Amino acid sequence: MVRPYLVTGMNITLRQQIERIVSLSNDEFEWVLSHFTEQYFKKHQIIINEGDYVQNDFYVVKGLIKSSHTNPDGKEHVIQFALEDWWITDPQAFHNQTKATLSVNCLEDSKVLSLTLDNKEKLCRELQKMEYFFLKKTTAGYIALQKRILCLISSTATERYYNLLDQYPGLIQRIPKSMLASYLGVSRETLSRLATI
Amino acid sequence: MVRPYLVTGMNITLRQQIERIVSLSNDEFEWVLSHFTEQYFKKHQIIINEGDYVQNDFYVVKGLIKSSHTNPDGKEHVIQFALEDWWITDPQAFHNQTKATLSVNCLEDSKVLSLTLDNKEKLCRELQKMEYFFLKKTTAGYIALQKRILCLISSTATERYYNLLDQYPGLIQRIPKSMLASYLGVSRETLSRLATI
DNA sequence: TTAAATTAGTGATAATTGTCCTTTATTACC
DNA sequence: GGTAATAAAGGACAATTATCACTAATTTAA
Repeated sequence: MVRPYLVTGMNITLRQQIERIVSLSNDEFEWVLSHFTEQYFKKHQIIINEGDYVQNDFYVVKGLIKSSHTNPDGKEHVIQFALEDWWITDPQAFHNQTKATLSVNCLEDSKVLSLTLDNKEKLCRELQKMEYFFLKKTTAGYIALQKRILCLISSTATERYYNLLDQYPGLIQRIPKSMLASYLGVSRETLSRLATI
Repeated sequence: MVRPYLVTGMNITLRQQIERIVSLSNDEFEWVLSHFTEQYFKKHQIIINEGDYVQNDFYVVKGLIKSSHTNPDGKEHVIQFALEDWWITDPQAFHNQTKATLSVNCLEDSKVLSLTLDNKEKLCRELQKMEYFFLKKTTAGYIALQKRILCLISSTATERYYNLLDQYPGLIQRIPKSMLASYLGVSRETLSRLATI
């Protein structure tokens, strides 16, 4: 059964992301897509609370979502921002089916495609190309995190800020500077002073 | 063809690591192992130089290896230490077959099992369990790096140091404190003062 | 075995960053 | 449309960390 409006329509970006790594027939993509659930969230809506069990990994179709950890004295530290075409969840809680240590919430009204762990494993088992795709994506993510670590241990706050602006020029218009500061590991006051240099 | 001395002998840890995730018959493990090359390196030996093409991912059988980046003014920043039963390489250069931006060298005489990218992809293609294994390992690595990032953006130097000692109590006996400092993103003088508290 | 290199600790000082505070501007929402 | 909430900037000061310099102990290697 082919549903061309889906293939050529609104989930084109997910298909493109997958096809940058492996090629899929229309039927294969339809089958892949059938393992996802479409969900809509409002700005400020909390998708995952620290302590929750985590049912899904989220592919962002539209909107902006962040993951963060809040320490005992109430300070929030941003782990990740996810714009369109990114994935986000609490990966530890999701993959090990344990309680979340991160919270995930929306900075804008968002549309996502949700994938349960069971469905992810089913995709991998039954279509090896999908396992290859996830391996490549996860490896790319690992490399990106190593770069962020190098930046954190080797660069000044100013360098880290301009590095972020370079990498994601669109981000600064959509995210409050206090959250960029949190992502960079500096106080919002310090970032405010850096940004005026 | 079964070679029991290998199965029960010196590469037992690699088999155990794989079998924590998927189970293998003796023949399967022999076949997997045949894709690796045994190599020996001396202390201070450079395995990968920045600028090199990277042929291998290295599984450490014995010894201690580090990866690091040296910035233009000559300061070295440690990305990773790899003890026995860990993997190490420049992952970006290895997976994309581009020039290394990290250098990899030995802190102790080391024995490794080297895996080329072609052989890794062959393992994944021909024995899906191995692709599942690499996906699980890479996912676990991703989660570990997210934790290190959270530590870097949310903890003081003192907290990061004691956190490292907690996680890897054996490390401090084998690694100069100047390198632990580099890994933690503080100067060796600062670490020296923290450690005496 | 001895000289050279590496490692570690510490003082003095400068630079960076955090914290607390107030003010102003902007945005969200009844 | 008006009030509340959020966001941003910056002053004043404290805390943290880096840098440079020097010494001592330990390890390495010819």
